[in-house]
Amino acid sequence: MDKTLCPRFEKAMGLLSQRWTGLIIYQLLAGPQRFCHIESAVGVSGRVLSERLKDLENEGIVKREVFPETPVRIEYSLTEKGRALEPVMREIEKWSKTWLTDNGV
Amino acid sequence: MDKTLCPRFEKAMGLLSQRWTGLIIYQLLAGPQRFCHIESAVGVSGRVLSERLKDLENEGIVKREVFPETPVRIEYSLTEKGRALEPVMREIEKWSKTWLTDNGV
DNA sequence: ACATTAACTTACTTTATGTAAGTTAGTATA
DNA sequence: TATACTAACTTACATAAAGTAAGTTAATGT
Repeated sequence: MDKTLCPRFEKAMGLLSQRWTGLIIYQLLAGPQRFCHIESAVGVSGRVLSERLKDLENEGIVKREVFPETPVRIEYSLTEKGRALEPVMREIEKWSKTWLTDNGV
Repeated sequence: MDKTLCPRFEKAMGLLSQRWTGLIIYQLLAGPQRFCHIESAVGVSGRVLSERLKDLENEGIVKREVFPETPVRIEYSLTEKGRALEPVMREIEKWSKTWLTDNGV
């Protein structure tokens, strides 16, 4: 192995290329949301969503806020670092609109 | 489940969020390259690289060219559709430079 | 005839993800 | 008092994806 890639780029790509992570961040661009809402909107299983949100919190990309109501309400939102990924998402959006078709293909 | 995501965006993210795919495309932005060069530059195993290149060829993102020399030379390069992903990669690069540190963290 | 080289494949192990049931905490209802 | 309800997780177990290393192929060169 003689890697030539920038380690920061590699790290960034490593984050985004975990399954579901990109869609979760994209979904959170719409604003703070609860666990079960993200789960159904994105179509990810609770097991993996739980794991991903923890990772993203550790990376400082997502913030978790607890509201002690009944039943407890917990909201996830993007930090500044997380919102900074919006241009990435917009470019993916642009590419997909230009190069992918809407039907099953 | 009541998904709210654009199916084309989902498809695009599905492609990019396969492990290694993003790094392979990024690596190919530097120009046409052979199998074993990509393998060592990116650090992906031959088994998975083979699989990914096939997928990307099927998606019309990567082109495979055979040069009947000895031993045979095969070069992989990005198609127009593939090169159109450059802005995505540049935004990820920007984000990683702004928000990630160079050391192990 | 044997060695060499790139580009794969195959067989097998380890890790990640999907699925579905179970847990926790704080009320509300019978 | 006992049971129910709800969101947010966890756990246990099954399936799918990725890592590792050895093997295959085809066209020379020694």
